[in-house]
Amino acid sequence: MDNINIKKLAKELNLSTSTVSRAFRGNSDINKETKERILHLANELNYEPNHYASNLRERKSRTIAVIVPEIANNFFSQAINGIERVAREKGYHILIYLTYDDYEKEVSFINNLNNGRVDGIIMSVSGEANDHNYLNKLRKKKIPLVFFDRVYEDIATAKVTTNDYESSFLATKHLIKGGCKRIAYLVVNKKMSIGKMRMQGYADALTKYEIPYEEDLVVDCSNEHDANYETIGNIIKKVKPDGIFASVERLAISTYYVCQDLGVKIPEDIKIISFSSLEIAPLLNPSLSTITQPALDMGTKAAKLLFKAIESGSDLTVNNVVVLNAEIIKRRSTGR
Amino acid sequence: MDNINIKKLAKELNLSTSTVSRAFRGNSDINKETKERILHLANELNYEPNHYASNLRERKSRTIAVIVPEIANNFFSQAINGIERVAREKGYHILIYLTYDDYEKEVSFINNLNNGRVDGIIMSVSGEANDHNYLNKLRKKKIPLVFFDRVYEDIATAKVTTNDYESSFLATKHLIKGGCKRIAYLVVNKKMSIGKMRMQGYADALTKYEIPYEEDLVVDCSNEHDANYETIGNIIKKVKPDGIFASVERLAISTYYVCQDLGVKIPEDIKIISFSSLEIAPLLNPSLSTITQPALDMGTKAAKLLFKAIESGSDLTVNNVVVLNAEIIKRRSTGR
DNA sequence: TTGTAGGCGTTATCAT
DNA sequence: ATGATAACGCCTACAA
Repeated sequence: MDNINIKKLAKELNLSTSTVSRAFRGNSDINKETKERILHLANELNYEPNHYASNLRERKSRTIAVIVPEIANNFFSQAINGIERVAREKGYHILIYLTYDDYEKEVSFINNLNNGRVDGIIMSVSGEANDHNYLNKLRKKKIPLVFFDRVYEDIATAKVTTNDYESSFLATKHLIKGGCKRIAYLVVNKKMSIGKMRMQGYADALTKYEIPYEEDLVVDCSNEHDANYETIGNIIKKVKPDGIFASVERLAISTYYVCQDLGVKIPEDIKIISFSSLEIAPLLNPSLSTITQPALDMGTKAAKLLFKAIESGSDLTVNNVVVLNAEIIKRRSTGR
Repeated sequence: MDNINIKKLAKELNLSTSTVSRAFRGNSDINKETKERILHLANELNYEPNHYASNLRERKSRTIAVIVPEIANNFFSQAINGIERVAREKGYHILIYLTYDDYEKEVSFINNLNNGRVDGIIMSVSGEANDHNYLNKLRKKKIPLVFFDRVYEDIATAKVTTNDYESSFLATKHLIKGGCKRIAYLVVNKKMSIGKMRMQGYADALTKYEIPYEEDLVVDCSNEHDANYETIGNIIKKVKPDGIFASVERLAISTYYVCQDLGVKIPEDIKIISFSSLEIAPLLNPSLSTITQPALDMGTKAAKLLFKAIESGSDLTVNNVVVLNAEIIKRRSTGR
């Protein structure tokens, strides 16, 4: 009696496996008493249907995959939280994959997922990619895909984003209105569509308010604090901006450390605003002005879109771009 | 050619399914050329072995479950990061489950996982539990279990924790040495073993330095900021502690907000130290003194223990308690 | 080195 | 209402 299964259960009860199986499915015809007898013994013997056998038989996994660049990150962990709530409600399981912004990893995850392992995928893309053909394979296998926040423009599928262009424009405008004349734009990956959108908002705001765009003020950073610390330190020392727009939370953090160590005063010497999902932005020294995306909602929304597709078996290829609003919250770091 | 499988691949190549199967397994005897032919066509047809079929056949899932109270939390997201690294290296998939500290959810997840869905489980317990018998079922099914950070003492299995008692003692001592005479201890759940351990360290430090233990200074909080804000506000206004020891990060955060709004000065009026995995503790106003657990290492260590058990098929029941050291980092919030 | 065949645990179809 | 049976896709003795 090591591994209990439907057969042993059936034998124990002098029933057929079909009848036992029926006891665990919602709809089927089955006598109430038999059903209770079965469930009772099952509980006693600690029997649970084997998911892999069911999945194989039903060609359905009741599992989704969530692919994100990283998890130790306020934005993504909040988004996953949102996804989880919806998935749990639907009785789905969640597989997590982290790309660390590595294109190869992303490709390999996707390829690995295209054979029935999951019923759908929610992804925030790594962004280093050029060839996105591996994603088209999913379509052939009818596995729905939803992008959130970081998307590939050239792939037609559901997308949940925020109004990156507009909020960047407004954030830049806010700095300008605060008196900034030389605003640095910090970005992790210029080539990423999200980086581009945000940068365009920045650039257009400069134009609109007749501030010259300076190549030197657009700073390509990385994901590592130490390198960023140095890069940003150099910019502040040499290029001397009076405002900083961080397109990503971690760059604002590095900037804070740099300013702290250099004795540069925020907001007196330099003003800072950043895309950020940091819940304690008000507690920083000084409190940080943020463009805050509705991370949890984005996760929820992405999950809902995915399940709509899963449940209807329909395609996600068109008219499925949801754009939520990010909120600009002005605090001390921009002089408020 | 809708769904490609091993049979179709075999037919296409004029081979048997076994030969094709062999091409995908590492060890088996197979002609190099045949193997290449197979892999080539597989790639072309975008074939990936069906995991559920393999799992069913092999009775192995190459998947682990990670059960944590929440994910939008610095400690847990860093720990998961550590787990992920090890798991990925081993080629394992990761299922995520969030309990939100709900015992029922925990029981239901575990029961659901006890039939082959995963090869092992890493969990930080919800803590509301009394009856832990559902966990013993896992042992019967030979599914290894590793606890980390929050554990059930009465379950004999591998555990990865930090020196909670000692660090709490030292943190309390630090407050005392800083001149605090009335130190409040903020806890989310007194009954949790981790809460108990930390509280014992606090209590023993008081005793050692001959400071009376006051019932009123031990404050039971919740997981909701609004409620905590009120609770802590009342304590500060009415009981007037001169030091606060937060056993959990979120309670320190709430305390900061309270102090900010009440105009209570940290560290002049009240000193604060907290268990916390906040990477930007140095940037808070004032910078927060922390007891920092090696979250990532804990995740890594827990995963390594789990895989040791999975790979060896051995039991985890004894002598598997790993205690890592938390670090006490003194900052402005405790006066310096 | 390759092929044959049976079974992993379920469930759906068809009978009874 | 219940039972017999085949099939989901794969892997592994065993045979050739």
